[in-house]
Amino acid sequence: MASHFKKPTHIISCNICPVRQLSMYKGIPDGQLDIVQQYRTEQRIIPAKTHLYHQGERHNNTYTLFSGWVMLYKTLSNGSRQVLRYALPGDFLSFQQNLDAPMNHSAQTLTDCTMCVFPRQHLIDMFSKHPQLAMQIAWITARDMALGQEYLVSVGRKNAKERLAFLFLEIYHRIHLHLPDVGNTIPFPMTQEDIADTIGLTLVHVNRTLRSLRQEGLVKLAHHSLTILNYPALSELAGYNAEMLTNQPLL
Amino acid sequence: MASHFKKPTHIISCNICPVRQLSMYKGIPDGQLDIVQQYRTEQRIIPAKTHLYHQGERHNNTYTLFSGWVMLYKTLSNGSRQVLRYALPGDFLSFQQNLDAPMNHSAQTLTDCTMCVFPRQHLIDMFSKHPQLAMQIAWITARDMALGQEYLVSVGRKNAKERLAFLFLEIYHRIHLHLPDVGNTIPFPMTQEDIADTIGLTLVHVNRTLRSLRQEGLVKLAHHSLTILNYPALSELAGYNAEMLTNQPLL
DNA sequence: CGTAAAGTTGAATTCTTTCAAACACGGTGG
DNA sequence: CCACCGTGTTTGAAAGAATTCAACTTTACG
Repeated sequence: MASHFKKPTHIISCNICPVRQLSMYKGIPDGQLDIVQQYRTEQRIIPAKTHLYHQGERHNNTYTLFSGWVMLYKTLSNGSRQVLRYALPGDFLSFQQNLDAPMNHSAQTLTDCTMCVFPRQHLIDMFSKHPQLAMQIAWITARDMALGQEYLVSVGRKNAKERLAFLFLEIYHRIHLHLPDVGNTIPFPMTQEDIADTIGLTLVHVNRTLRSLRQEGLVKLAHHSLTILNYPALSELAGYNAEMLTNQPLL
Repeated sequence: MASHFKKPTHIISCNICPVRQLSMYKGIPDGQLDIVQQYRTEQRIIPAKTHLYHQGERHNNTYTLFSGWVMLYKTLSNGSRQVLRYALPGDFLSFQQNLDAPMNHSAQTLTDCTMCVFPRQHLIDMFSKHPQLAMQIAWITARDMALGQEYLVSVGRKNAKERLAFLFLEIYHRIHLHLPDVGNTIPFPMTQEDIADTIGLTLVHVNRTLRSLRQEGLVKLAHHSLTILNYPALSELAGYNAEMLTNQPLL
């Protein structure tokens, strides 16, 4: 269970952890942030390849990711897997319709992660005492839903190259929201099998499609590091519009 | 632009329109319901095959569907279409992360519909004055997201027969939440092309797959009416668990 | 009754998967 | 330090699933 990610470049660092930078709290007045801090129980460091929770299990915590990558996925009855999304720093995890029901998906860290843990009960208290925070959750959920819909479009109506291009750009843009200065090379901790389970293809076909994108000079993906070599061409391929997921609105 | 649905059996009726039965308001104390009623502007009847809004347009209204079917979909740059979900009575439409941004999808009625219209501005006023309603929106959004994730799993990791079985059961179950007594035959206003754009296949392949399910005696679909003939077999095929989308939780 | 939309079918093609086998790389232990 | 092992990547060949193209039939509706 050792980490595959010792090198710091593979971890999106957020050591300072200014709560204000996390999307969940963007736009919240300072007074309310203090409120949130009161309910926070602990900040936890979790090694790579660790499950936070499993589909079908009841789970009492809610998380805000400070640093690292988390993969959210569902398992089918036939054993196959579908990745729902990758959580990046600032993302809020494990909120679902019925907080007491078993989790409808699993969450596994891809890299070492630091996360802030909120017990569900605290979350519920917090919402009842400070209902304005509920609107924030509604927005976060709406944003996550919009992202999921983009994935659905991709898997439902695009071919292999287009899906791969879309995934790359989607991740690329989300990383740039947090680290505007990373440039064209970003960490990319997923395996080709993870990618396959994200875009609805097989591992083998992802590999071949990747080769094709590489040969055309669009991207370079090796050693868990992705370089965007021809952004315009990739963007054209993916049918991707960057404004898809900007940030929080104002009430 | 005439309605394809004159026959009442094709419309899920909800003539009484008891606001309390709609999922958005389930579990809300009576006092709060009166609040909601204050902000409601009008109840509107909209004919079949009409767009409520188009992707890319700014739109100032929010809707609660009282009766009828609405199809929500996205259009790709290459002209193809991906259906995101079908809205049924009680569903809440056109809420998105940034209420002022252009709509990220389109909505078109499949049947004649009655809907309650809330201007966005009223919605915002309502949330700031009665923030407990925001939590309700968060739950609705989380539920819609969970449904979208099931679609993603279906399109990403199931074959044609499984996807079709899933779609049928998903609709079947949601209809039964509103009309527990409809039995095994339900209205099904979508064309085969709509179905294809929902489950990520072509019209032709949907037709062949449908024939195969029919020949195996699992379903009958004709004249926009769907009959589930072998529920256990379909359920097994779809890998479907009925609890997926039950109703609202309690705070 | 005529027309447009929706449904049906066959044949050929393309895309994707499956199966199988190598290869590369990092980490571990001798 | 090197051999070994497991995980992840790469490639080929054959099979399978889904699409495309094209034509035809049926249904809905004015």
